[in-house]
Formats: sequence, C-alpha cells, structure tokens
Amino acid sequence: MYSIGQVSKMFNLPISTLRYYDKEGFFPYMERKGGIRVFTDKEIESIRVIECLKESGLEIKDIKLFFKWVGEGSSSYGKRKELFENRKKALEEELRKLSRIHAMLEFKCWYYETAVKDGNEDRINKMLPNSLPDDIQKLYDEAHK
Amino acid sequence: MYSIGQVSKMFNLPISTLRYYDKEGFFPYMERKGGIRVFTDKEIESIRVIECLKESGLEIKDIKLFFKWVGEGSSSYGKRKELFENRKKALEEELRKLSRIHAMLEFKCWYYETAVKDGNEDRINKMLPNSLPDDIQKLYDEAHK
DNA sequence: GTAATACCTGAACCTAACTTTAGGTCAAGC
DNA sequence: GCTTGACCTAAAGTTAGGTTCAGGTATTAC
Repeated sequence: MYSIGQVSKMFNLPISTLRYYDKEGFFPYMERKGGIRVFTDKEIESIRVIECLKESGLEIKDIKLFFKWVGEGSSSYGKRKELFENRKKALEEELRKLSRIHAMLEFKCWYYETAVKDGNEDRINKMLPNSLPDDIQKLYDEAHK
Repeated sequence: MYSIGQVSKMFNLPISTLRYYDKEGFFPYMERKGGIRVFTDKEIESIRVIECLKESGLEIKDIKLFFKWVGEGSSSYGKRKELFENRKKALEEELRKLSRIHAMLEFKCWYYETAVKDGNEDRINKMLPNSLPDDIQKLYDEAHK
C-alpha cells in the first residue's frame, strides 16, 4: 500500500497527474482512508497499463474506455484483446518510422562531421545524391525513400 | 519546382501546416512568384529535416534555432553537428523505452488471448508473476523491470 | 460572364493533457 | 499552540502546434 507521494516518486509522475488520472476514472477500485487515496499493486499495474497505452499513441479518452471495459468483466475480453493487438500494430508502424528518422540522424551526423573537417559542404555536395561512401549511402537512401 | 498543394500531397501535410512552417521561418530562401510560394528541392529537403527533428522530440522553437544556424553559414557547423548527435542519443533512448512498451503490448496480447480461451483470468493469475511460459515470462519481466 | 479551383493574409480559435491556484483538513514535532 | 509537511477539492489557467475563418486575388473551364 502506497501514498500518492510514494507512487509519484516511484513512476516519476507529478502528484497532480495521478489525481488527474483518478478523476478520469483510471483507478475504479481505489479506496480512501479518511479521504486519502490508498494505492495498491492493482493501481500500480493500472499505471503501467496507462503509460503503455499512452506511449502506444492512444488518447486519454480511449484509455478511459478501456477501463470501462475492465469494469464490464469477462464479456469484454475480446474487445480488450483487439485493442492491444491494434496498439501493437500501431507501435510497430511507429517503430518503422523512427528507424527511418534514425537513419536520417546518422546521415546528418556524418554530414556535419565531414563539414566540420572540410570547413565547407562542397565535397559532400559533389557526392550527393548517389556517390556517397557505401555505408552512408545506405543511410541516405533509407532516409529519403 | 512545386506549388504548396503539390508539396502538401507529397508529404501528406495540410497546406495550413506548410504556411505555418513558412511563417516560423523554416524556408528562409523560398521565393514567391506573384505572391505565390515556389517550393524547390531545397525546401523539400528542409521539410525532411523539420520532420526528422520533430520526430526526434525537438520543439518547434528549437527547430527555428537550427534554421537560424543554417543562415549563419560554416561557423555553425559545430553546433549543428552537436544538435544532431544529441537528437540521435535522445531518439535511441526513446527507442529503448518503446521496446519495453512493445514487450508490454505483446504480453497483454497473450494475456487476453488466454483470457478469451479460458473465459476467465484465473489460470493466468496463478502463473503471475513468476511461473509464466518461458517466452511470455521474458516479455513480462522486460515490461516490469 | 460566371463558376470552380488554387492560391494569399492576419487574426482568432482549438485541443489534449496536464498544472496551478486558492482554500482547507489532519498529524507530528517542538 | 504553532509550524511544517502531506494530503484533499473544484475550478481556472497553460502550452504547443497547429487549424479555421473572413475576406481577397488570379487563372482556367464552360
């Protein structure tokens, strides 16, 4: 059992955010002792799920919906399964995008490393867009496809 | 040479966003023909850089700063190199976080697949937190570390 | 000659996800 | 007995990153 302050430190989330999540209905079974919130492992796990769904790109209003389904019991297992499958697909798409972004960043690191060495961009510009060193060309092509 | 409408379709960005980027100073060398914006390959490459920096987590006001540096010429190569190196590090950190999120999503997919099959969560709860099937246990541990 | 389409501007507006504020309770320490 | 610290509430405020609006120009299509 944890106080709101302990949970705040545990997840590095502001207390105000935890109270906001509570107001949104994300801790449907949380109890109070004399008006004060008591977080248990159930709520800790809920926070992990909230963070997970949020990072996967889901909006707060849809996370709300998920917790409504949880409240509906076993009849919503199917819906919940589908939600996670869709989130997994969406995250995988996002990861592919970020991989292209990463190639661009690596290319740019090489670009400016070379520019610093040369004092100008002339030599680089002569190599663009098709005569870059092999490994750099791969990054460039990945970033520009 | 492209019109704002063509570029909008090319990148799947609203025209209003391109005008907003222009207002923020992201196309410092863009010309006008009779008041109308003319996008060249230079601007196309700028958009790629904007998207790249944005996706890496940089705020618009800092992307603005980058374009200011570009305007200052070769004296800012060092700063620009550092910016991209820091963005690369930040993105790599983000990718590690998303990899943990992905493990959580895969675990939850298994969880609800099993719950649907069983009609309840009893069998799963007996396996938690240490006696899950090997491959699932790995996902669970990754998501909860 | 008028209708549709693509472009333009500055200013007002919007939205999500918090965060801050103002005011209050309660227990512990000195 | 008073100050400090941790908790509480409802309601107002904030911020980034656009988006929409009202009103206008210029070109092409019929």
